[in-house]
Amino acid sequence: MRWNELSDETCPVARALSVIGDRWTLLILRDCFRGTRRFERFQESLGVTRHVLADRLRKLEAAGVLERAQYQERPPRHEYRLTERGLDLQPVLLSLVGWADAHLPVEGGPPLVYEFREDGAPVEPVMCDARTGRRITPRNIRARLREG
Amino acid sequence: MRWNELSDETCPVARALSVIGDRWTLLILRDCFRGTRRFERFQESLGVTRHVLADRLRKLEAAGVLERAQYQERPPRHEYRLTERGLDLQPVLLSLVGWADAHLPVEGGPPLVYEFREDGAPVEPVMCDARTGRRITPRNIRARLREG
DNA sequence: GATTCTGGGTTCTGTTTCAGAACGCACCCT
DNA sequence: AGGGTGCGTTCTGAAACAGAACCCAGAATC
Repeated sequence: MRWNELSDETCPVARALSVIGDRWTLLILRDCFRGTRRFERFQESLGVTRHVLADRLRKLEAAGVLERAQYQERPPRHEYRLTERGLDLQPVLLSLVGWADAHLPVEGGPPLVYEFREDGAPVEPVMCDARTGRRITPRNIRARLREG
Repeated sequence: MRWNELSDETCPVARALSVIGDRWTLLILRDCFRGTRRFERFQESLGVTRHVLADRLRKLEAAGVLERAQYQERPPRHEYRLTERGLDLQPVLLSLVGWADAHLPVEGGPPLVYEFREDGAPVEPVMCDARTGRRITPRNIRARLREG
C-alpha cells in the first residue's frame, strides 16, 4: 500500500494519519498550538526545509486544519491559524506529551508545563469517558465490530 | 534538521515522534492493540513492504515499545507484544480515533466501536485532568515555561 | 524423497521524498 | 543604490520507500 492511499481506509487511525501522519506535520501543529503563525517562524523553529514546510502548510490548509488569512496587503502576507478542526487535535498532542514525559524524560524535566487558566493548577492529562468520567485504560475497554 | 535528530530535542512532542512518528509505525501499533503479534499478520494487514515492516519492528523493540518473544523452537519463531510502555500509547491512538470520527467520518460510521469491559457502555474518549477530573480543552489550559 | 507450504525475514531495482542551498520577487527602509 | 524582510520556488544529491524476488528452516503433502 502507498501512504497516500491511507485516506481510503475505513480505519479511523489510518484516516487521521492520512492528514497528520506526515513527517513534520505534527511538529508544525505543535508550533501552532504555541502561537506560531508565520512561515519564517515555523521554518526557524523546526529547521525543516522551506520546500517541505510550504507543502505541509498547503496540505493542512486543504484538510481544513489550518486556515490561511491575510494579515496585510502590499505586499500580501498570510498567516496560518488553527481552525476548530485543528484545535480539536489538541488531545493528540497532549497524549504524545504525556507519553514522552513518562517514558522519554529529559534531564531536569520538560521545558514547558501545562496549567489550567482559571487557577494555575498543573494539568496531568489522561483519557476519560466523556459521559461518565471513568478513566480509560488499555485493560478496561475493548473494541467491538459494529453490526452491519 | 534531520528527522533522526529529533530524539535530541527537549520538546516532548519531538521526543515522542522520534519513536512513533515514522510512517507506518502508528499503524503497526494500532494492529498491536487489536491483538496482532506476528510478522505475516502485520504484513497482510498493512500492505507495507516487508523491509519496512522488519525495520519498524526492530526499532520499536529497541525503543522498548514492543518485545520480541519466542513462541516456539524449531524453527524458532518470535512474536511481537506490547510492553507496558507500548500499552501506555493507547491514549495517542484513542485521540486519533476520536478526531477522525469527528472530522473524517466514513459512511455508515466507524467499523469498530469501543466499550467498557465491565458494562459494555460505549466509550467516548476525552482528555481530563488526572487529579481533578476536569475536562481539558484548547481554551482552558495554557503552557508555561518552567523556571530554570 | 521431491515438492510445496508457512513463517520470518534479506536483497535487488527503480521511484518518491527529503535536505541543503541557492534563487526569485515584491515591498520597505536608509 | 543597497540591504532587510516575508514567503515562497528551483535546483542537486542523499535517504527512504514500493514492489518483487530470493533465502532458509522446518512441516506437511504427494
